[in-house]
Amino acid sequence: MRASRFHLATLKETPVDAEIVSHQLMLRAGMIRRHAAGIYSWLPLGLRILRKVEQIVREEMDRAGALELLMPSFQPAELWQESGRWEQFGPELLRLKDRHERDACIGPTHEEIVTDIFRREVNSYRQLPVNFYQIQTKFRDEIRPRFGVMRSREFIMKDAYSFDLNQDAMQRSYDIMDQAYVNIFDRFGLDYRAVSADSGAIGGNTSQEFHVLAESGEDAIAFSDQGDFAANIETVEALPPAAERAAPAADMEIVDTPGMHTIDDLASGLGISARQCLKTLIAEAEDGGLVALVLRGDHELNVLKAERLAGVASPLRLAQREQIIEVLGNDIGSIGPIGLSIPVFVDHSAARLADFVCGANQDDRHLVNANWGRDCDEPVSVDIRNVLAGDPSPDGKGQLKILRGIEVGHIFQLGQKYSESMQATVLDEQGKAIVPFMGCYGIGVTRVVAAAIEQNHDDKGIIWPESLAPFQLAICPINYHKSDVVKQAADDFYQQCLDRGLEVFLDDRALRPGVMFSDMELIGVPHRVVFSERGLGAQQFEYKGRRDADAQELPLDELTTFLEKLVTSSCAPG
RNA sequence: CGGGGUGUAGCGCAGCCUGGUAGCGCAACUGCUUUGGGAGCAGUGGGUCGGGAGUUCGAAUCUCUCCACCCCGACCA
Repeated sequence: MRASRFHLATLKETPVDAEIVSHQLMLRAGMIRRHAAGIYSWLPLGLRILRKVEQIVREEMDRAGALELLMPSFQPAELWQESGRWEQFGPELLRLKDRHERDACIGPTHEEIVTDIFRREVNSYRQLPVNFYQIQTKFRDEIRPRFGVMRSREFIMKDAYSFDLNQDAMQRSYDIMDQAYVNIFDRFGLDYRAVSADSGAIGGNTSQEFHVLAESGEDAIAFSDQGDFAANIETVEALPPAAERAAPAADMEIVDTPGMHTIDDLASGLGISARQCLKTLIAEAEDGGLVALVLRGDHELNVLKAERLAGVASPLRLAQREQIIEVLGNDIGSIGPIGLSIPVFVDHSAARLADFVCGANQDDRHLVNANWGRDCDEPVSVDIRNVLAGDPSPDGKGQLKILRGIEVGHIFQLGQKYSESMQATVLDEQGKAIVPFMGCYGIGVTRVVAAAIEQNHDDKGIIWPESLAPFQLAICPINYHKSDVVKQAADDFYQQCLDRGLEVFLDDRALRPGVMFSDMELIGVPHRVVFSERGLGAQQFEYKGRRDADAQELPLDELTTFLEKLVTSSCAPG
């Protein structure tokens, strides 16, 4: 590609409403442009990368035996009514009516459509297993789209759906997809982790997420420093502390704590550690009343765990301040478990504390040297906190480490949820109708692009992994329009690259070198060759890798060897 | 949806308080010079000041209203 014929739309200034690096760089590099909240066009440069991601996904899905098809975005309401999701799905499902006033939606996912296809097309156990997939546009009317294409309303997803005769066979299909995902993410050249996960609203049991590791990731993932354990932090069990609770050592006292409403206030005000304080959160109960959730001061509530407790409203809602004052008689900031008249659940770690500090259930007062058993009943000890780095791994092997990740893939076992509600069946060997077991496997294709940037960039711009780069090589001739030798050398080499099938970008714009260099660095081209009169005069060309600190001068007669090495390395799988 | 904020040229902003000729930088276009890290000079084009209503002789500026977008919270690839 010649720069003069490519729409290179780089920006010098960083758009002000782009919050995260990937969004800023995608706009600056001219990959995407926004039309409305969470709605983007992919410009030619961005599309090249998107296609790279799609192609890797497609090749590995095909290799795993999945069959590509294409399903509609516009979906009739009938199918969603059959599965029950027309009612269940919230406003995230974009509903609309056509000119005949028929209800429909723009598909946020395709379980209904694929199940409809399956029940029409597949009748016999002989046709199983089967796995249909597509790479297609989804629409989810997110409450708050943000971070560019990381959380957009319209996005491209690869979604695959497997159908099997029984649970074991479903497990086999799932394992095949698991391996396919490993292959895909390996080929992307990104640092990622597969972690076990909550199966969320779609339902089913076993579920795994694939996270691209990045500081800016919205999810925390915990993994063992010794074993294989890795999971989304929201699912990780916090083991009770090994040590028994110490015996009470001092008498309980009430102290005045004016203005100390947070654990930090309290710890610094009393000169103690947050670990010695109790944090008491008040949530709504299932019956409309309140429940108390008690944690150690330095711990964080895990919402998923809390809403699974008997009596706690699910989804979890923290109580309104007015209701707390009405029921408990005092304000948030001085609540404690001792003397509370509502059900109290205490996290294991908090339940092991002795001589702790907690709210006195009187405004601006706290209790010190309080003790379970002596000053109130023995606690109901449960696991309701997020694990922390250094906690023991639930599999007993080593300690947990915590990293941040961007969820780009998710594989589920759905079981018979959709096949049953939509009455999809196949006949088995006995001629009996069997409800098949389904699996569902997603990759956020557009999100992969953003995640790759989030993980691979520097202050100059994007650093694409070889497998995702829009161009492998940039040729920057200096004085292309003035110097015949430079033009000759650049054109010849460009043609050689094309002949060898390399994706090459020739910057034939009449620009000063600094502008060319910064553009090529911004858009993240992995390799750069410079031709100049000075260099050519010395029988040299210049090479610089995107990650290299300095360029190197190489003899001109090695140019062909250099090209061959580049072709080999960039065409190698992975 | 709740809370906070912003809408002025393609992008980034000033002007608004205190009503009176719509401005700056970058980008774009033309010409000349320059050519190894985002050049210089000269010139040019580009605006329903988010929309509507109101107050006023007069509104980017004051009032009301609607809309859009951004940021913080509950959802997800």
